[in-house]
Amino acid sequence: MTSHDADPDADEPDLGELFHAAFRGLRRRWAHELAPFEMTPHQWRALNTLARHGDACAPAAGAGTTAALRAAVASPEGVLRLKALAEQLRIAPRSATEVVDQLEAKGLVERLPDPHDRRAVLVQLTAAGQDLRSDVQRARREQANEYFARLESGERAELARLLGVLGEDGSDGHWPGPRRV
Amino acid sequence: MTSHDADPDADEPDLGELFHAAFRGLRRRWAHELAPFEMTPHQWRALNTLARHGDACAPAAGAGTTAALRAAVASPEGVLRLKALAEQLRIAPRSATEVVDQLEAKGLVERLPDPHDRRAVLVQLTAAGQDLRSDVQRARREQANEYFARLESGERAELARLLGVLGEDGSDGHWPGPRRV
DNA sequence: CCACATAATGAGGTAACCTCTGCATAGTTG
DNA sequence: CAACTATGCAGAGGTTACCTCATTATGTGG
Repeated sequence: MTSHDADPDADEPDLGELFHAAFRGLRRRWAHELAPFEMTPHQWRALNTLARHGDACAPAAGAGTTAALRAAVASPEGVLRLKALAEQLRIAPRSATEVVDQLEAKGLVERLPDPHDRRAVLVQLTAAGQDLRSDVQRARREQANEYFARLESGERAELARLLGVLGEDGSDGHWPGPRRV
Repeated sequence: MTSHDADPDADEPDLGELFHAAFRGLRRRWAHELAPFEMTPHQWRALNTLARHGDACAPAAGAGTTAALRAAVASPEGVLRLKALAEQLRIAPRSATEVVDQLEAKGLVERLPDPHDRRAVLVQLTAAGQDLRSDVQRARREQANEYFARLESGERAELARLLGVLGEDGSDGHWPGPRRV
């Protein structure tokens, strides 16, 4: 910001920076809120996604072959394949294995064999997992410091819209996958 | 937000999730763009901050005691103390040391003793550092895929505002510091 | 001059990712 | 149905970006 507008970044003063700062704040707050429950944000995200998408029975497929489609869609209820979870969380399948390991070690989820495909593993919340999720949600709501509470409802909606635009893959419709640096 | 709806998350369907997705996308894209320059996003952020705040000579102080103020403000030009850099980047001082180490190893910055305080280290961009920064900026602009380009100018401004609100510390004016888990 | 705060850093740790590889199983086709 | 190829998961091991705690050198106020 040398002066008026000669500087080329005058247009985008610091969006990236702001994004970073805000995100870090979010992470930190999450970590703080989740600490009493001995969960990391990562784990919470997985637990939540599991709870949500297990129920919703989202397609999440689109890989290509007819067979793949048929198999992938077959998510009964309250259950997700490891790979599907990875897709939801936007992480590599291997990384999903890790989170599930952690959650399973705590007894929050369990692995079940997929009756339709014996290669696959279905992940399901246990009763303990569901309870914990409720507890965490309640605690957060009571604290009412939802981090996003600083924004008005309308602002939150707008933010969600903008983030949605940014977050969707710019690629060929599927997900480009993790970094290939 | 506990207003009237039955489903508690109906109100905030997934703001955190959206945030996460968008941020990951940003990170990935940055990493991709910076890879040819052999820089990580982290390093780029530091380099940029250094370039920006070195010039602007931002106060960044406010610690409290007169002495601390006097010392902290004394940033001549194009230079930042390690601690000040850490504050700008919102990371722990120790982490700033790390980034500076990396940048120094590449000859992009150099450490100078602070003439006013022999404990302190001033970090300054080298000519190479400034050149690289220009190069990167130019490359990004040419690619014009600034990630945020998906948004209209007005939307970017709004996003910046919202992120600004979220990003500012909710604490006592200073920075609450890294996580104390 | 002494007690105490502060600046940077050495040492060492963790979370959240990743890739590469191996293995069991599934669908496909002659 | 044998052979081949694709897929789903996990083992091994690496990286990045953070962190805390302890240490050392230095400033500051009584």
